[in-house]
Parts: sequence; C-alpha cells; structure tokens
Amino acid sequence: MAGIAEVARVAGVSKATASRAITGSGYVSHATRTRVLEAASALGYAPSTSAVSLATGRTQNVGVIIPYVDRWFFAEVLEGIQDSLLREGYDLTLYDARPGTPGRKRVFEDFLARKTFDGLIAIGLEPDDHELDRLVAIGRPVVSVVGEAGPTTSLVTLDDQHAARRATEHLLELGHTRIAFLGGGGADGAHVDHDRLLGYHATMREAGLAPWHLPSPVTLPGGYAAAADLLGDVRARPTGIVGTCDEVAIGAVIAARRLGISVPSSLSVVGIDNHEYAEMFSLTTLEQRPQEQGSKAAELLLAQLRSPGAAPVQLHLQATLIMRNSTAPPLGAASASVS
Amino acid sequence: MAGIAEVARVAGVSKATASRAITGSGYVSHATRTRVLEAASALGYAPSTSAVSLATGRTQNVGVIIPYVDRWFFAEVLEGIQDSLLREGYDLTLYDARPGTPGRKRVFEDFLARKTFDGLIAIGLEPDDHELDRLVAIGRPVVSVVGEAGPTTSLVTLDDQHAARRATEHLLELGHTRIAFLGGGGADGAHVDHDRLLGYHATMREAGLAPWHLPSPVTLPGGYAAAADLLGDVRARPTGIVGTCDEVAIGAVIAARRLGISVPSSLSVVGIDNHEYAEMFSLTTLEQRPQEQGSKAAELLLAQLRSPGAAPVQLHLQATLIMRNSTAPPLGAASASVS
DNA sequence: TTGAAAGCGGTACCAT
DNA sequence: ATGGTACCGCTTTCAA
Repeated sequence: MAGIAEVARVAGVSKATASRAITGSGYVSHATRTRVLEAASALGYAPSTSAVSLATGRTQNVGVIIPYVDRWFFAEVLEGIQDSLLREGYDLTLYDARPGTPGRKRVFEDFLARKTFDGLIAIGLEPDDHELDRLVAIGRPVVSVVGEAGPTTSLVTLDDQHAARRATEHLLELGHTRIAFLGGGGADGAHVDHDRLLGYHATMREAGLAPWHLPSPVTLPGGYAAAADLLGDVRARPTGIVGTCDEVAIGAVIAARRLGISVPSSLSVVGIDNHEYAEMFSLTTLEQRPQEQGSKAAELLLAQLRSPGAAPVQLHLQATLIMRNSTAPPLGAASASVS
Repeated sequence: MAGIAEVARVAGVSKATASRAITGSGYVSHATRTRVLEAASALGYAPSTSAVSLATGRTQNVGVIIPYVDRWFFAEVLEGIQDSLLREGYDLTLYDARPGTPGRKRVFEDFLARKTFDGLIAIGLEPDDHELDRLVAIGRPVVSVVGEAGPTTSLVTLDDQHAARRATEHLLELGHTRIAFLGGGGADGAHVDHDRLLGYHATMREAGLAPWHLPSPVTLPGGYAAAADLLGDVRARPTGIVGTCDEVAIGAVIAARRLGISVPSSLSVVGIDNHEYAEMFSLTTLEQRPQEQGSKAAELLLAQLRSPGAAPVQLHLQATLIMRNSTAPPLGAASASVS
C-alpha cells in the first residue's frame, strides 16, 4: 500500500529523489540514498508495476507462446526460459496456443494486441501467414525456438537434418542396411519431423540404400503402435530404426521387447532428444538440451531489449551422439566401420 | 499506438464517453456507442493494460505458482488453468518454484510482492511456514490445487487417501493378500504420497493384512528400479502392487516384463492418475482429471475475484476406477469377490 | 446522456 | 545533488 510519496516523506526528500535512489538512476548522494532505501524497506515498499510501465513503457515481462506445455520438449524449454527470466527479474506471461483451438485464435487476436510484454518467445509455433502477420504487427522483438529463420526474428533451434543424419550414419557405421525411419509424416506435418525425415532420406540416398519411412504419431504410444505394426512381419523386418524423437524410439523398444525381439542384438534403435526416460531404456540417442535452448532464447531476447538496434541472431545447435545400449551391429555382420 | 483520446476525437465525443462505450459501463446512447466502437476498431485501438490497471487496480492477470512444469500432473493442471483463464480474458503469469532452488526464494521474496496479478493459484506448492506467511501477506485471493486446506484459501484436490484405498481394495477384492505399495517415503516426502500411503495402510490393516511399503522416487524410472529390486527375489514376491501414481506403476509393469513376470497373470499392478501412457500399458488405475482440477481452480479464483466477500471453497475429488488389463486374481485363487 | 477534470503511482525533464 | 512538475493512458466522480 505504501507508495513512493510515502517513502519520500519518511526519508525527508522529494518523490523525484526517492525515485532516483530506488531505481539507481541519476545523481543521489550516498547519505540520502541509504536513507531512502531504509525508509522503503521499513515501509515494505514495492513499486507498482502498472505505474512503472505506464511511465516508462516497459513491462519487465516476457510473453511465451507455446503450443503444448504437456510435452517433454516444450516443458523443458519453458523451464529454461523461466530460469533465465527469473534471474533477470522478468515476469513471464504464458500463452497457450494449441494448434486448431479457439484459444489459439484468441491469443493471436486479443491477447497479443494488449502488449503486456516487452518481447516474445515463440516455441515451436509454426504460425500460418496470418498469425505471422499478427506477430510482426506487435512491433516487439521476437525470438523463436525451433523452426525456420525469419528475417526479423532471432532463432534458437536444433539442426534437425543434421541430427537425423548423424542418427542414420550411426546405424550405417554399425553395418546396418535395412534402416527404417519412424515418425512424422502425419497431417499436422511438423516442420521438425519433416527436416529430420529429410536428413534421413539424404543419408540413405548417399549410402545407396532404399529409404523406408513409417509415419507415426510423435508420442510414445504412437511409436509403440507403429513399431508393433512394422515388426509384426517376421520376414520383412528392418534391423535398425531411427526414431524421430526419443518417445517414438522408446515406443519402438517396448514394442520390440513385447514381440520377443531383443534390443540391440536383433534390432537397433536410435532416437533424438536424450529424453529423461532414455537412460532407463538404455537408448542410444542424439542429445539436444531443450532447457539450454530456452535459456539461450531468453538471453537473446533480453539482449535485444537492451540494445534495440541489434541485428537478430540465428543459432543452429548440433546434437551430440550419446551411445548407450540400444544399438549394435546387425546379426551376422562383422563389426563394420565406415569412415 | 492509438490511445483512447484519439478514438474519442475520431468519434467526436469526450474521453469519458469513449471509455464508457468501450468498457460498457455507465450510460451511453446506442448511437454514440456504435460510433465509438467503429472508431476504435478502425484505429485498431487496444487499451493500455498498465493504464487500465493503474486506474482500476485490477490487472486482469492471474499468477500461477508451480514447482515443476515438466511433470505430467502439473503440466495438465496448468493446461486446464490456462484454458479457463483464456476464456475469461485473463492473462497468466507463471512462477516456477522448484523446491530448494534460489529461484523459488526469489519468487517469494521479490516477484510476489510486485502483485502483478489479481489472484494466485498454487499447484502442489507445499509451502513452508515462511512461504505461507508471504503468500497470505500478499492480500490477494489464493486457490491451491493439491494439498491441505487452509482457513483462508480455496482448494481443489484429489482425495488421496480414498484413491489409494480404492486401489488397494480393488486388489483385495480380486483375492490378493500379498500387496506392496510402491512410491513415496523419500526425503522430500510430498504430502500427496504420504496421504496415499496412509490410505493403503489403513485398508491393509482393516483387512488384517501386513502392509508392505517400498520407497521409490515418484517417476517412471524410479518405479522401474524399485520394482526391479522388489521383484528380483523370486520367493518373497508380492502378487499385487499399488503404485503411488501411474508413472511408478508403469515402471513396475516394465520391470516385471523384463524379468519375465507376466502381468496380470503373475502380478497385478494398479496405479493412480490415468496418465496418458496408462492405456498403452493396459494399466488399471484410479483416474483423476488434472485438467479439470486446473479449470475448476481457475473458476473458483475468478468467482472469488468477482465477489470478494465470498467464503473459500474446498473441493475434494474422488478418483474413479478404470479397469484395464494389469490386474487379475492371483494365480491359483478362485475368483473372489468381496462386497 | 455527456463532458471536464481529478487522480492512479510512478518517471524524467528542467530548474535550482 | 535535489526539488517541482508535467506527463504516461485510462477510469470515474461530479456537474451540466
């Protein structure tokens, strides 16, 4: 309840001086500064954010647009963002924008227009043209996590093609030739899965091998069902599977076990993510660190807020291979090594 | 950029009238109202939230304090909250308060004091006394999801004892007598797991059976490891397991399968949650609907904001049994039925 | 039914 | 180094 006027009165100075002392801007003698600060803490003074925003034009708040909070990757990125923002004293406003929901429409039509934030972070948004227009129209800096580079926005993303390429190469190096790619290709065709599929295709083509793509929902049960289907036919079975993400890959591992196919001796499976369950399933995978991506995105945004002129930054991260025990040379192959 | 003054000018009225027309409060003739509204939409007018907040004292914003966003239950509750708030035009500010982190301290010391919200929702917070003080000191309505009832705050929670009781009873009714409880009891001793353990204990005691509690981290890998331990000893093995939550229960199912113990014929497993993976593992479970809990919490809070005098509400939800295929009578038992 | 003007709680410019 | 004061953009009495 105590306002800055009260603080000023108690400290025996003017509002102006009190403001300077508290915000730390402008000249204030050491003596008065401490006097003001003491008065403030004695009164339990906390500046009204709306008054500050109104006067300064800054909200000390960052908006985060996210399609799902209940998926591993998104939740991890969000944690990373939150962590960085908290450290810098920024609030975080969450906008849930699940594709195809009325809520998403409202976010773009109503909520963003309020501009209750100094900048935005969009996680795996994949906006359509109209949504993109709205986003740009806001006139606030935007950082994307996952996706394509725009000319005006910064970006933090995994190099998805590269990750899929490395996963595929890993199986090739072990001597596999019958390698299937599990995931994506659905109607919602996420950009991520598209890129990973591309990386797989290119790598297979370069190795002179036939690509073998099985669409699957990008979830653990989805991977399980798709893999169960795939592995059901005893004779036409791959010896290696690249999962578009760890959840799909783990689904495949579980399906294989249920069918009595032992991993890795009869079937190799590699994923992308390093999901929290990966270790438990001894899953070989290409690690990406979503929390770090989130932190990085927040830092890029805050930097942008500090120096508005600065050019946008595009960060392409490379996944690193973590070898566990879900991949091995195919049965009956001398252990091969391709440079 | 366009302010209400601009809108008023274009519509040929005063700021006051424009404000009335836009907010829908006070008398405005139908003719002028439409004129103002047209001017507003023509100019793409959006009211400045900081100005509105400063003038009205309301922020149209709800703060959500959450210890983890990357756990299923919490993420689901958050989705539910977001959904309800969005519908009512409220923003949602997220405060991450992972136990034992410096961030949590900052949330309680600095961020909450800013009062950038009209009310708070705390999900599974389990605040210590000091934190509770701070929470109350804010002077804004609070709704808790999960946990204990305070005299001043509303609450939405599952009846955890009851859920565990029902899970245990289910196994008893099938004829099991050697029933272990998996989960909780760790150092972080969450209230939830404590209550569920209590419900299990009481039910076993009433049935004249020896309780058998195995501590375990409340995660899928945690349940897996604990169950692997438990089931390793062939002779002293339970015929039924109650998991403190589905992730733990699913971990147990996976561990059993790996050990060649077939579920449900040699081992019954029941969980609590109805987690998104439950169906894939045919897990019998006691369903709670976290999204609905979140929506409900948001509605309670908004109701409280509308009528500040109203008494707090305590909602205790009952989980309902979903029978799948992870539970069956124990080997060699005539199918029993207890009324 | 409408308009004028006084705040809401700060910040920042301009003097002193 | 400090104080006076005009805003920031909107809501809300009070008078007309």
